[in-house]
Amino acid sequence: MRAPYGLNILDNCLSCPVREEHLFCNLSVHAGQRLNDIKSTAVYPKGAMLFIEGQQPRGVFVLCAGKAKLSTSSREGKTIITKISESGDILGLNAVVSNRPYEVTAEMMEPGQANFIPRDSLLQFLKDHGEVALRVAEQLSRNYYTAYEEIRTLGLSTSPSEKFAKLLLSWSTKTQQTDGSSQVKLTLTHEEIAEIIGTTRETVSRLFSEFKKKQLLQLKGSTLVIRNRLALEKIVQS
Amino acid sequence: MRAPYGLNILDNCLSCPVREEHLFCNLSVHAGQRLNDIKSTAVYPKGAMLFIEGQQPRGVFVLCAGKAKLSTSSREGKTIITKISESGDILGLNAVVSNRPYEVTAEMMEPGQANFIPRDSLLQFLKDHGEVALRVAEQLSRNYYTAYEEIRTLGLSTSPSEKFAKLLLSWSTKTQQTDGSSQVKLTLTHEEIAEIIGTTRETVSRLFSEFKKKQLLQLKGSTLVIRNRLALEKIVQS
DNA sequence: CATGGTCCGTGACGGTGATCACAATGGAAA
DNA sequence: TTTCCATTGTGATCACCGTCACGGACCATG
Repeated sequence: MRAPYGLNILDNCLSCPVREEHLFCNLSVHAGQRLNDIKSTAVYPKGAMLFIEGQQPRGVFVLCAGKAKLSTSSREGKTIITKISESGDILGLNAVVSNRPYEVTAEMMEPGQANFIPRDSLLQFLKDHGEVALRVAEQLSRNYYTAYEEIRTLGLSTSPSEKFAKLLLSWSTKTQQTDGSSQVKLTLTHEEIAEIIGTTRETVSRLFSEFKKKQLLQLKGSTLVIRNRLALEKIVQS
Repeated sequence: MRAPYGLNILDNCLSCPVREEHLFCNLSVHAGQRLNDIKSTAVYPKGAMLFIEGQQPRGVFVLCAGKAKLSTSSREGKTIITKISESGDILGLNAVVSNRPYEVTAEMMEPGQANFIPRDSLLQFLKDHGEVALRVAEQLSRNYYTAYEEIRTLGLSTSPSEKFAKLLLSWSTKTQQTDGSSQVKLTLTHEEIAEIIGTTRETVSRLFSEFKKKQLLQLKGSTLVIRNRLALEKIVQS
């Protein structure tokens, strides 16, 4: 099998390395096999749109490799990024289940691969396998929690520095070392960070300067070092 | 049956006037009967807390009568109201399904009544009635959509006037007359409106003045008259 | 090496809305 | 009625951050 964009293609969900941890894992052999049959897989270049806000839902995408950003925009062009999805995540589930338009746009941030499950097949599958429907409900309520985190950040954290500190902390917890410090590979542009915390590119730039001066963070090339979690938590407070 | 707080108590879901339109409606006779058995009902005064943000979920509440406000707060006391729930709404569903703490506080805004369904009973019920689980998933994804509306309002609409116009429009559509105008009974304080659109009491006050001057709205006692939807939509834009 | 494009740093400026303060209003209860 | 408390109107002030502008850094490509 060819490997465009420098990727190895995974063609069988049953042996996918990420399947253990996520939604469609530990299914009965029968259900797993059926799921494997109704999915199709594809490889995407950087910048590819899996789906666009407002489109009628065609189906869900299971991200196998690569990162994708989920965003929503206003007519005037202002954009907020609501989530950076990683491999194993299911994209478009809400739209498919409720049969409403996709509420976000999903764009690949790097070359990757995703499985596609058409809407009708998925819904039929869920009807036939009731135990999975409850799993889906659980996943949806997890998504809901994430959305509420976002609401709290946007609505309760007033200042950009507070939101920036919050973002740094969320990165930091994912990669925490034994000594409390953490290193993060910085793949986002200032512009993208601004779209996450709801401010402007310039403000993010100034925040980096300010936080560097206050010893809250450190930059080694494109690696971000966070030492002082406590000080960050103090800024966040909420 | 006694009627505290001036309310008539509804003691049977099968004959509840609001059941037709909502989640647990049109169930099979068997399922409906079982649901009626596992629920208990209670009457609440104004200001009663059905549950509080951060508590472990005990169960869901089906609001039968009265309004409730859902809100989330930061430690410093800043509060945002995310939804005004009305009769028929299910409260606490996400927390119960995902077994995470309630993500909001639910407070009665006026005397009312709610049915309570304990967590364990509900989950068992959903397992036994797989067709209802998919319904629940649909409800959850509707909630998710509402949350995303909130995210868009908070993140994309920058100015208070934009958010205020958005709120007025949402009220207006619920009560639209044939001639396009609409009348809304204003039950919220400026403070509460401020907590909905994420600003301060004073700003809301000034917004009312400004919009009155611009002929966008009109106040007759506690009744709000909205005539000029188009002008409001122009302010919203997004 | 030159060129073009994206990304980043930083100064200057101005508008906006939060904050504080206080008066006015209005409704409920004694 | 009088009192009391919650709510509302509005002025003055000012920090903050969005916007504009420009220059420099970095990187790919020809």
